[in-house]
Amino acid sequence: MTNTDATTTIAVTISLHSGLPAYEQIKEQIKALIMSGGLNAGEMLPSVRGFARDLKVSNITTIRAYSDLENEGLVTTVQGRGCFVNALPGEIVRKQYLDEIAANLTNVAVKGKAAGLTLKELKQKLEEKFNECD
Amino acid sequence: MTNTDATTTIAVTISLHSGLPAYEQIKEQIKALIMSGGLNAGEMLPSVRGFARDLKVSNITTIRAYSDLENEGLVTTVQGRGCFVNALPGEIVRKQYLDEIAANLTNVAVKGKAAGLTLKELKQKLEEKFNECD
DNA sequence: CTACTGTATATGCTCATTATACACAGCAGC
DNA sequence: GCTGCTGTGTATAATGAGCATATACAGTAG
Repeated sequence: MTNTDATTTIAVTISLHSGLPAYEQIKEQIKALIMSGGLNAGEMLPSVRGFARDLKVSNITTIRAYSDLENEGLVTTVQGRGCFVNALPGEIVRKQYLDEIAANLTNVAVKGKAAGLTLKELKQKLEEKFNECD
Repeated sequence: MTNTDATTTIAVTISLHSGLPAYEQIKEQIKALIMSGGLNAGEMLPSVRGFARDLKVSNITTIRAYSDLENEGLVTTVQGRGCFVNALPGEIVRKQYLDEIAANLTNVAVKGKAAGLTLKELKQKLEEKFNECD
């Protein structure tokens, strides 16, 4: 028995012209899949070739994404076999999310104040967004 | 009497290695000055040359910043005279801030949910940030 | 051997940034 | 009014980093 006894089918969509580099979009969506449980520890990611073909980008772009994810400690790639999700990837992503949330909220506080918004109004806007997203 | 009967002294600091392009940092800080009242309608911005010398960047970098600000409707530059703040620049910047806040809060909501945070916890974090910044 | 996996090299494109030379505005002095 | 100096913004060509590509190379497993 190998590491993968189930076919990993993941849905990723990248939109060029979105400002963000393609490899960043791929990384973001893989992280989201990890957090949502759509991608679990030990599972194999799509092959760099097949994934690149599906997304209509070059191999290098998917390689870049996987390479970054490996540097962040989320996956491990081994030549000839594939790229596999590490144990407890959710912990790492969660920490990244918390940092990002803190940075966003700082910006919201600073610019909200500059725009003359009250804390109550900001909280209200946050609640709306929170209820909007499924 | 000309457009400028007072010397405009503005404090701007750019940090290279911050990830953001120098011209973006200049734009951001000028907008912040407009919102804080440190830069009022009719006032003249520093000359592209002097500003570039002070910030230790090239003229082109300040030109790029001023050019962007002009495209956003915040300033008007006239050859041989200088770059001047338009009327009601605060309205435009405020709208930009509101859009940015909305985008940030959407991201906070999505990633906060994914990280298992409750609305209450997010509001609490927002309140902390709000009270921290002067 | 064959068919799958990841990897390395050389290339082009875009964008941020630079140095240098150019063009217009305004004021001083003849 | 003209001349010239010094302030202002402007245009051109060149450099460097980062994103993306195609193509050829290398390991794994049946």
